[in-house]
Amino acid sequence: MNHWLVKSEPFKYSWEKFNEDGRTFWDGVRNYQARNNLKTMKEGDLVLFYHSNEGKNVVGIAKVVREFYQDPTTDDANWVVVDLSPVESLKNPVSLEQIKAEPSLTDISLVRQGRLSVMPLKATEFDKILEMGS
DNA sequence: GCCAACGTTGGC
DNA sequence: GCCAACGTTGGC
Repeated sequence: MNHWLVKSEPFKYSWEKFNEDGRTFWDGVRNYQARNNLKTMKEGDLVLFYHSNEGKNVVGIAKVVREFYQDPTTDDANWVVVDLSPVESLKNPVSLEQIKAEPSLTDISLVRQGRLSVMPLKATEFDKILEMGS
């Protein structure tokens, strides 16, 4: 199983809204690297949900409930979405600051490649963030 | 609101 | 196919 982290700006699509919805398709990815990551996601993969801009913290865990398919918001065949459902909220959201301060997490894309909106995480990195958030 | 980082576009 | 110009993202 793979682990991922996705970003969303809270005013656009927040963790709270995601929980109200119970399920969503992850649209709006317009970057090839992020798109390739979406295509690699498998059903059941776990995904950390990060609030960018406002909050700047990892707020919860989601899982992939449907693998990639054509983005319904565009006719452009380049772009795909996956379906995600919330699993649980972190007791204590983990801030970007905490992540940067944690030596074992300084290599993750969230820190190294700030603009990427869908990125893979190693199982150890995923577990570390969960540990920091519990 | 500024600006750095970086991906994309388009002229040559 | 290179690279300058441009646009976007996201931290601060």
